[in-house]
Amino acid sequence: MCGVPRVSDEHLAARRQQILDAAWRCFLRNGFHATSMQDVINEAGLSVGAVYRYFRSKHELVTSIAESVLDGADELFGALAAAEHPPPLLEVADRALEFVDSQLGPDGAFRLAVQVWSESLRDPALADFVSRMYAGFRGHFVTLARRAREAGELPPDADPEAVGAVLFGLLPGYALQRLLSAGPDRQTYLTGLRAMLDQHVGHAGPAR
Amino acid sequence: MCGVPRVSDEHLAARRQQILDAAWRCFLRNGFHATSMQDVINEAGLSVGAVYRYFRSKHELVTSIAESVLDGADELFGALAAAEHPPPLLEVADRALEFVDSQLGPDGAFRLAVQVWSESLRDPALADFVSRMYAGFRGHFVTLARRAREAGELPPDADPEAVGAVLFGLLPGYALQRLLSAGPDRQTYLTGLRAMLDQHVGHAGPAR
DNA sequence: TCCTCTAAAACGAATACTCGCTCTTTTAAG
DNA sequence: CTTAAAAGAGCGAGTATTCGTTTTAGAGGA
Repeated sequence: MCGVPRVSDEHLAARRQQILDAAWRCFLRNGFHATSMQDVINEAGLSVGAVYRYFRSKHELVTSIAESVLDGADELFGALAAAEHPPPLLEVADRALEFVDSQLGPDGAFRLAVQVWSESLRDPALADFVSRMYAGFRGHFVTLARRAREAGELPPDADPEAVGAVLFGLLPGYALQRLLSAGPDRQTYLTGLRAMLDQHVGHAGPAR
Repeated sequence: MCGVPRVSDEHLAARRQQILDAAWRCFLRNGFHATSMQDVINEAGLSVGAVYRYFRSKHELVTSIAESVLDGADELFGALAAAEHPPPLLEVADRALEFVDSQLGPDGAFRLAVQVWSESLRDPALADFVSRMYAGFRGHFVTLARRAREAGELPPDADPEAVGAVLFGLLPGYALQRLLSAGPDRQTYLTGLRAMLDQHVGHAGPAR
């Protein structure tokens, strides 16, 4: 009946993060399925028991990584939509594509996102989470579309839901082309988008 | 040194297809990794030895399925681009999205495509194949963009490579929203696209 | 008489996870 | 400050299972 001889909470959180970081690197390197728990354990420099103290199963580890991947994207898209003076649509697209670019590298999160899509096709709980997050992503772009319409960038009868979905939909297409094939760079992609928008942008678009 | 008492080539091809069909269903149901060879063997109603006579390994089975998935898309996109009188861009988008829709169901190929993306991140040979196929997809849409420019649908200085990449890029974004989240339907998506294009489309666009 | 296919067993390698142990940290008493 | 005990933190050999693949021997058809 004495005090609580536990280790500090910061230590626990740090250990947990240490394992998550190791798992991130392993999953990035070999994918969810081809990565064994032993791989993560070695990468973290810990023991089997230690890892299983913080994560009850490999599935829980995969889920945690998936959540942090999607959370990262939600933060950025949310910040874009929450800006006091939302930039014109082409600049929104530029910023969003710039973020995508930053996640396309060998240690970027997008490679993990592709695996999350794949995994969510077989894991209903993960599918539910992904569904809610992507609805949120789309919601951010719908907000931006609505503001763009109010700013006169879009016809008054334009449907923000539809335009937002298209705007958001541009991103995976760009990312996949860059990741899987030798897709055009961001500038070229924006050029293509501008060619499709130019008359509207002519009197309300961004400088570049 | 007698005649060749082999079974007919049609029989061999049919058996091979029988195995591929079984693998298709299994991979669609459980994904590449969660599907065991025994699953495919049972689904095909054959024996271990029979399957291993037609496919040397599980990897070869996965590769064959991946090829047939991408070949299906290439056929349709190629047919779109090869039409004598290519339809206006919005109708092209409509046709392409209609194809995507048809592949979005529980037994559609798109769920397999997502897994191919995921798998190609770890399999260089598959990545190479996917890269070439996606470059071809984009090429078809570049062709369509070039023709649209010639038809006056796009500004004379528009870059077909860029516009084609954006057009093609719209598809995965739409498909993923439909597959993973409760994304808007095709009509709504097209509405959003039209809102972004309308002034150009006003004098050259499709009826609907 | 080949060839195809079956059925079954066996293979080694790899898997996720358990469990009893040791070590370290923390608190409380002397 | 020293000391001791309690409990959580960490360890790693071990378990049971599953995997892809090979090998066997034989049945049936062209």
